[in-house]
Amino acid sequence: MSETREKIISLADKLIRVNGFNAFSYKDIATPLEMKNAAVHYHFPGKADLGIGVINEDLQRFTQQTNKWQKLPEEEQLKHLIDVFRKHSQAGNICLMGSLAPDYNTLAPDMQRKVQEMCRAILHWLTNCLENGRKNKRFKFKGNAENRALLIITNLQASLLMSRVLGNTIFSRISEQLLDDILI
Amino acid sequence: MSETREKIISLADKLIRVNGFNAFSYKDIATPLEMKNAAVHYHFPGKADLGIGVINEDLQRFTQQTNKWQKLPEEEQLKHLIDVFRKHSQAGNICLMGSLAPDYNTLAPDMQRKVQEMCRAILHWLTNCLENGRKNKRFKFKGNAENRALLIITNLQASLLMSRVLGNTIFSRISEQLLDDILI
DNA sequence: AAAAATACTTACTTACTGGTAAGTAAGCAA
DNA sequence: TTGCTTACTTACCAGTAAGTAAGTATTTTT
Repeated sequence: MSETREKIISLADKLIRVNGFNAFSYKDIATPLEMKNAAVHYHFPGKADLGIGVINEDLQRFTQQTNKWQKLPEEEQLKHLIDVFRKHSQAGNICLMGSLAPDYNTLAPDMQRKVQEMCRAILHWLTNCLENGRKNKRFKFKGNAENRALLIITNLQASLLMSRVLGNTIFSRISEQLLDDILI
Repeated sequence: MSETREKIISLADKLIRVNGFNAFSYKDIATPLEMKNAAVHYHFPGKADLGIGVINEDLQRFTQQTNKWQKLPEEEQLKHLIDVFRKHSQAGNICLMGSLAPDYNTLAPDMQRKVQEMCRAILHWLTNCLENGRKNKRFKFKGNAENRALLIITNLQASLLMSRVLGNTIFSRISEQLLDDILI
């Protein structure tokens, strides 16, 4: 992939997390990268193409990371996931889901599908992690793993939102209580 | 308060929850209410004034509702709170916090303060509800009530976001598991 | 009856949005 | 060396954003 393309995606990713998808413009990409508006359109004809590019990159990174953790005990895997969110919290970012879901109704259909795909991928991984962790006596929780994954992922997503408003002590309080609930 | 003002606030509230604060314009308010752009500016000079108006109304409604529940057993109070979110989920809305927090960085400082105020009010009420509920042997949970309130409120907020993307069976799964965790 | 406040409309400005058409310099391939 | 592609720039488009100044009709107050 071209270097310019990567720079655009990386900046767009940041802008989506900091200001939201509908709150940045092609100018916000072009000016800092010292190119013209139209150059961004050359790489990503429509804004949805750019959005999809960002999600694809994120999804790929997620897959790479979870693959790296594959052989670790499940509680370590979960802690790694929480660390990804913690880093975003410290950078003042929110997660892609937390940023794109509120704007969901304003997104182009193919970008909506990508958001769905990302959402399902994370949920699927966490469900497996919880299921295996319980089997291996590393986690304890009530109910089925999929529902538990929903609870945890919503905690993490919204903790970034709340951190932005009330300061990022919120994040550590939520993530610690969350681990305390589930670890044996 | 003037009738027009109320209509504007009510429509703005809906638009914030459906499309987000930065995704609606004065035209989206004026046209359905059969008035001109400038008439909305007459009642709310800047967009932040409108946003603050919406939050104030919401905050007032929240206080009225929780006052009405005051004498109920705590598990009933919590169920009522969840019902408020459920109704929004069914209407395809997200909550004000879920909508405004992603856009937080783009909001005017006085509107940011209002968002904070709303956030604290809800958190404060839920913390008290949980604390009393545990004292009265109606709830059981680990850790302090404030952290538990954070977990529950983030579950509810983000469940509306996830419902929008994956369909609103998500909401009931989350709210049921949540109650099952905490009820004795 | 005059003055003033209320609730608008008309008509506009400034600034920016995503997007496009046409042109170009540099590199590569036959 | 000709033809084609890549990666842009220049110059522009129509549309929309928030916001405002000035005027008007209606009601309320003095």
